[in-house]
Amino acid sequence: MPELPEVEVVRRGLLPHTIGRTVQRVEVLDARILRRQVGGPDRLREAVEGNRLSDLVRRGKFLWWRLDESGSDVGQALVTHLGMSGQWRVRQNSTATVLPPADSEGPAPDPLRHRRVSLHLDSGSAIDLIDQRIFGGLWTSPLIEASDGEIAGAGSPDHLLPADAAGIARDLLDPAADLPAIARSIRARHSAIKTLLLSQDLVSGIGNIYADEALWAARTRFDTPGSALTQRRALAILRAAQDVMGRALEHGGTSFDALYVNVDGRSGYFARSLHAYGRAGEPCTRCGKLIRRTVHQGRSSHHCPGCQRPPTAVGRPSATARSRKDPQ
DNA sequence: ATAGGCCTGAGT
DNA sequence: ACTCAGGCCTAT
Repeated sequence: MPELPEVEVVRRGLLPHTIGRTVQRVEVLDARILRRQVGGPDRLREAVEGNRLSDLVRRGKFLWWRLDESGSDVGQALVTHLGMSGQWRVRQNSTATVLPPADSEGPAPDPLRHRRVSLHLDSGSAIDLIDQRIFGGLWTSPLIEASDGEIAGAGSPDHLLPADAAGIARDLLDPAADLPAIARSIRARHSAIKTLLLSQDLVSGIGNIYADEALWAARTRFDTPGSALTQRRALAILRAAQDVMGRALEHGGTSFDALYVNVDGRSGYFARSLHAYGRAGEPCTRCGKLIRRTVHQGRSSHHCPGCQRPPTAVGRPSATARSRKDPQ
């Protein structure tokens, strides 16, 4: 699943192939990928075809190109999100047809069979948005000013960002992120810390995998209420998330192919470096107790019962504790 | 604050 | 045939 580090790898991969290029044609293979496009495929084509891509910016898991539009007063962004299974691929020669191998062996999976939309560039290359589950998307959004007046995100020349990304908080690799302020906003809420780490309006870029990893690293259990955290501990969790995503980004280079922007989250870094996510039943690398999988808010959650302490009974009691007498 | 919907392929 | 994977948006 592409989270902040994987999306940043995609941004860096797309950068040299797209910046300064003009989009000659938008090829829509499955209009569902344009779900968030106001006006549908026609409006997207109208807004994009013939215009130049000037910058590629990321905030959290949102990516957008700035569109250089001649004769338009309102700046537009071409926004994309990878959802769960989205990949952007670069095809160096878009006129070359990719044929499935004519093997007598079983049918090799055609990587392009989930191609949903392609941008054909004046370089002769095309970039393909491939997305099996179509949780991702591509759409245009008007540029507005960032409320804090800081640089909008990674790769941004200024403080302008798409209206659709205005509600997205800064991520932990953003120099303008104010960690103590984020920690305070976490402590002001009673929800479980994992829920808060996944709340894009508090801090962006963290998904299920890095939330579990950050909480493991900070020895904190997923169901600890934000309000039960000290400022010091909340900050430690944020630093842990920052650290694990920073290291993942460094390792992201290994699974990156120069020709293809490859977002295969389950190969490379993940298999070797995860301590909690996907390791249910395996020994904790820190204390040896078996990693436990539970379901939290409809998502799988992984923690070590040995070294990730359960919430201590301070502040507001849990709902279950409130509804019964404590047997102690 | 929380639940449902969007999606499809792999696994049981 | 059913379950699971889950980011983000909308509705309750």
